[in-house]
Amino acid sequence: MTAGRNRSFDKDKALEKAMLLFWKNGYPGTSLSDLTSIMDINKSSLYAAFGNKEKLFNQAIEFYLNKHGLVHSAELFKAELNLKARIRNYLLSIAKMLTNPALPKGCLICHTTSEISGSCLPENSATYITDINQQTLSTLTAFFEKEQLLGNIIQGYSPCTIANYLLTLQFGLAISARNGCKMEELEAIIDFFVSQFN
Amino acid sequence: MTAGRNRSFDKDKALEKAMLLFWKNGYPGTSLSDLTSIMDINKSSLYAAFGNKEKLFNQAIEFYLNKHGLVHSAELFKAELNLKARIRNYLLSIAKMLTNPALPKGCLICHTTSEISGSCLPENSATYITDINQQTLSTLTAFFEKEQLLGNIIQGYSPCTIANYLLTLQFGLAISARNGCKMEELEAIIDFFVSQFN
DNA sequence: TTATTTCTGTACCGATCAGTCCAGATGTTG
DNA sequence: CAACATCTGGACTGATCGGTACAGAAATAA
Repeated sequence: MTAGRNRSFDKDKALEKAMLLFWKNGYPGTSLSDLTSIMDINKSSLYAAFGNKEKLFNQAIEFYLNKHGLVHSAELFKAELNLKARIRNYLLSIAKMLTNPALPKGCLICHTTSEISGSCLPENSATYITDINQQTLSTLTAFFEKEQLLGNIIQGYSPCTIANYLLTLQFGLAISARNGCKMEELEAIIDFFVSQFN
Repeated sequence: MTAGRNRSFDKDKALEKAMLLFWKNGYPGTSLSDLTSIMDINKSSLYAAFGNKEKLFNQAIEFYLNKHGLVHSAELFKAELNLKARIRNYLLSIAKMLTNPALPKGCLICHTTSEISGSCLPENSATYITDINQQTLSTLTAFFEKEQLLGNIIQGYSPCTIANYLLTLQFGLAISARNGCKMEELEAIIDFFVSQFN
């Protein structure tokens, strides 16, 4: 190990705090002093550990993805359930997160996507978010292609369209949660949605 | 008429410029100097004419509602078309606006809804937006109640749930547009959505 | 024309913005 | 222990934040 004083705070814990604040307030709505006070470190430590605001934000998104974003898709691949049940569980898993009282309402990715077109988001972060959404879309498209081969999908709609539809619904659920929708209401929406599937 | 110098700019034109900037960048992402430069007036005139940033924002939302928000629902009440066609036209009207190349991508109401939970939006504006969304929901719920009485709706789902679903989809379409979705893609999504209706 | 009223441009306010710098504290390694 | 590497707190930067004050320009009413 190299010599030198050790960091006196838990970098991962601090990053999580930052992520939660970005989640709540968005990029332009979160200031460095907001960050340092909630992370309970000072500015120098923040810059030494994370670079700058933009880099911290990107790391926060990555943290979010790993902790709250990627888990849900496992529901899509539980082979013992039929397609409708898997999609339902997938969306319920997302909805539960969106309305979890221990977390900010909604979804960091969706919130940041909403900030994309503006000039207030670093270009770097905007392309990062765009890539993530594209990745999600690819995963869902591949998923529905496979399901279509298995004969599980209503004919007449391309896997790509259905994937787009599902992602759009996810965005919508996130905003509705932000708007105050309760879990039971989201659940009713999801039930209506999945009634289209077999 | 009272004495005194007349305002040398068109208040409505200036308000529209401000609205477009808020639409693009959101409330915390839009600064007063951004506003004065795009509205082409100076700070004193802005404060004299609109009050302050918060009041200007609320007026911008009202302007948006009147110019881009309220038109679409007319499509729901064109008695000569069946339910499916009316919902389809309603959503297509919205989607066309969301992707209009002459306007910012997405929807100002949706973008602001996404900013609600944070601490960066004036409380005043947050409740205003919440009220607008609630109003939309009431309108849609009443609409589906009437349609259900006419026997046009699939049994088993309450008008309130369907209204919630439709509003959620609108939010989703707005974010997808923000994410770069083209009109044709939104149209495909809408077609899949309305296939649930008669 | 004169008096009055309102608008406009500029300078200014304290606060906060993101970010830097550095002296000194606090560890680690040998 | 000594030497060293890294971290920490606070002072500091110039720029910008939302908002105000005020002098003078300009348009109206009489």
